[in-house]
Amino acid sequence: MGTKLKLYNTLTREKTGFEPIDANNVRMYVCGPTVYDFAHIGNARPVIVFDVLFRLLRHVYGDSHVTYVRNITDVDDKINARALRDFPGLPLNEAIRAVTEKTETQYLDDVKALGCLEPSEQPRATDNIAQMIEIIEKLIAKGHAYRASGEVLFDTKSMADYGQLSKRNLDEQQAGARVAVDVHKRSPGDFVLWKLSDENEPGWESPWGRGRPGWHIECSAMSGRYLGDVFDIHGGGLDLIFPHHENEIAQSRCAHGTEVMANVWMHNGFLQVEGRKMSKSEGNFVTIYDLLHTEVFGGRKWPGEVLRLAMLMTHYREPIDFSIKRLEEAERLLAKWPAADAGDGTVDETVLAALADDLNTVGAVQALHALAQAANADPSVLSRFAASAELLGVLPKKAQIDDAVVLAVDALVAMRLEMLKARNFAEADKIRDDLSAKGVQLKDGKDAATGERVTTWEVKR
RNA sequence: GGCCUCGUGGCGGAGUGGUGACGCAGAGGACUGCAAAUCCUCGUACCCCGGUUCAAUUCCGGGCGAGGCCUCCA
Repeated sequence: MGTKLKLYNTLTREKTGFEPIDANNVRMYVCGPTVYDFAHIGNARPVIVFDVLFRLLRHVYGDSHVTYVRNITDVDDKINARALRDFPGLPLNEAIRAVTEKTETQYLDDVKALGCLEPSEQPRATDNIAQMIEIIEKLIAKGHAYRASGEVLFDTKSMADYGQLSKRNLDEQQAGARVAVDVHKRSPGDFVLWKLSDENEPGWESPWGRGRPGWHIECSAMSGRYLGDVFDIHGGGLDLIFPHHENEIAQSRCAHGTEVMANVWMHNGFLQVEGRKMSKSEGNFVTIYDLLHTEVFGGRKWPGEVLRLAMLMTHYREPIDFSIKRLEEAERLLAKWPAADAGDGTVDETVLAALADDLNTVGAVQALHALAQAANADPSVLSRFAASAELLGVLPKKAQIDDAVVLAVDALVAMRLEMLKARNFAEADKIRDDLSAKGVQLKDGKDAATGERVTTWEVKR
């Protein structure tokens, strides 16, 4: 375990050496999707970024010594709205289930296509209501939460150092902002832990009546259940710093009486599309599904590997401009890289060092490209390339070809070489063109020693 | 209004107070019967305006532009 990771921590605004609480069980939590609609390409960024981190942690600490939890939030007022809109004929609960199941299945398909490993756990909010209620009860008992107007609210004033993550002082913050006129709140920054539901809303029985959880409590409940009161890494998008993560911290720390919730907080930067903010009104709102399966972006479909590599060509904390040009470059790179099986090669030091430095995927991709060139010239480098590419999850997979097809192509190649010897160029070129049309690319080279023409081939990707 | 990011050649991106990282694209060449692949060669870029300095892309100040947060948006 010679590799030393350095990670940028939003909590301290510094890049520091990573020390796991327990090297035998490194624990990471990443905020997953609220399943009410297709995931867009911006949603894909944290999924890919933290997948690379997951792979890196597994590499450093061992596959069985890392626990990665990514939740699925399946209770939310947006889901309710969507259920009523899309399934007006169904009873509410069935309509909600229809929305969440459909969206979750789609999300899992999308994420798989992007080459992401499955997290260790993918808990659903609705399976953790009891844990949420338990935390809320603790908060009330410890004087950090109060009931008002049918809601249970977190009392931000009860926490002396509220606002550490976002470096926000709520008193000053609210001055110029549009103040939510919630007279039942003791302070404007107080947030809902539990709210009562009417018969048109999903609800669970609780000590405070039939209701549903507030936005932040599900992550406190699920991270606590699967990773403990204090764990190593918590990740998500930049926009979650406030209020979501700030409030998670408040809930978890006050309920458990701990100094921190997670030691390292990591946040990925935002994404733009063709230089513009992605939004439905701009008409540049693009989902992962659209990119993979439709021709709305650049007039063609894009393979998941291309989307993934395009994403890793920029450091995770920098803003990224998602563009056609960028995807084309990623695709060209990938096409030049040799296909291989992961195997058990050694990961390249340069690639590993780059990743260990706060997930410098840019440097890693550059090193990988150099390695790919080297592997193309010298097959003995291939296993090192393969292992390194697999660490980033960008290893081109070997096409599965029947032995019979291989023999047939080899025979055609041999036939072509005979024709070339006879200077029968028309026939030889026809073979080349026919194979090309079938997706087989011939490559002529020269044997260094004899000067003889040597032809290799590969399946075009 | 408050707070905060980012701005390097066509594109992606390093980096530095004073010798033009690198990759992709592009151009030229070698090779080839022709292609493809491969190899070689080729780039005087640092948003603008001031200031500090012998010297600024790099430091300071002010602009401009893009973007984020300020209660549910990754």
